[in-house]
Amino acid sequence: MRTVNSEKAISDVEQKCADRGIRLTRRRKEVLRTLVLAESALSAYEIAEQCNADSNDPMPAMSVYRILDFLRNQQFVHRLETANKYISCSHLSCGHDHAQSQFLICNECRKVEEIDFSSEAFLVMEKAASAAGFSSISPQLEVRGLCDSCETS
Amino acid sequence: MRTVNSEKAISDVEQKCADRGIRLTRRRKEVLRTLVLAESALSAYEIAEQCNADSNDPMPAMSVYRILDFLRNQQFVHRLETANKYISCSHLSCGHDHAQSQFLICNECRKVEEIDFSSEAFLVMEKAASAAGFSSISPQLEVRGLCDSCETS
DNA sequence: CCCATATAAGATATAATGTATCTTTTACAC
DNA sequence: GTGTAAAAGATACATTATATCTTATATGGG
Repeated sequence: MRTVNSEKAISDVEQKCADRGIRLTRRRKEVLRTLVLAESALSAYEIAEQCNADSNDPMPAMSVYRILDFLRNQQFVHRLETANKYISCSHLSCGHDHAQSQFLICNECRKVEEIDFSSEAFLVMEKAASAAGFSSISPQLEVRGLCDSCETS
Repeated sequence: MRTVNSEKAISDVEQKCADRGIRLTRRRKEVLRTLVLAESALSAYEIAEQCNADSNDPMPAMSVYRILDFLRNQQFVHRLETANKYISCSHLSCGHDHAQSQFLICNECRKVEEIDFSSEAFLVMEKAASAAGFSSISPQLEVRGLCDSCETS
């Protein structure tokens, strides 16, 4: 579903890290792979659990947090603030500049879609914010709702 | 700032509860008043702490959670999902039907404004959601940003 | 008024999420 | 190889939240 080609995504990230002069260590790759393969967003502790299921080299939750900090700084992973969960970026393999990230989160099945709002939508929101005394707004937006399949079932 | 007339807000809520055949108990009123008087959104534990500063009848955090459930069901209080905090509704004294609630949250000073997005803005968002396979979206939206005074300073 | 019932509140334990800090290990340059 | 910096390991603890069981209070019907 989410992962058309997970190993390609990983190696593309590896390349980006090389370009940026930073290291995608074994541990960081483990966390990233877990998120890329995940069907849905995972909590830090779920990531640790999954890593521990996949290998016999124990992954402490604290390491997961540190690694998530790293991956988030590089925009390889996003934190869903409304869910306290983490998800891999949809643009690991493309040159997408990633100025913005908007998420649709299904309240029923927890499916997450990373989408691009039209700049029109963003302008409308910025205008409303400005009228309320806010001069700038964050490009990350999380919208909860129901996906089509959960709505109909 | 937030509270033009806090005691009026409380008594208006009291009236609404009477109309709805539910009870605004002393404890519930205590929590509500704390939030109405608060300068910013508070965590459940901060609410308990404030109640305990205001009176010598200890307010356990567990009670705060239960009371928040009640107040949120009645739409007297909202939960800010991106902040894990709670805030009193801006419409305690008016007949506002409260189908929607949008919040602007300053990342610097934590100020929160409850605003009404234009229906235009909402339509634009619904359209984007629909294109991504989401048939309905939640009316609560939280947008983080910087308020004018934090932006300039 | 008194009791029965339902709702609210109290109390305790524990889960889930996240931060701080200090030590040890590893990678890399010289 | 050795020194240095980055990464990982380990431990403690802080914060936010839920579960569950017990006790108290309010309200309506006799």
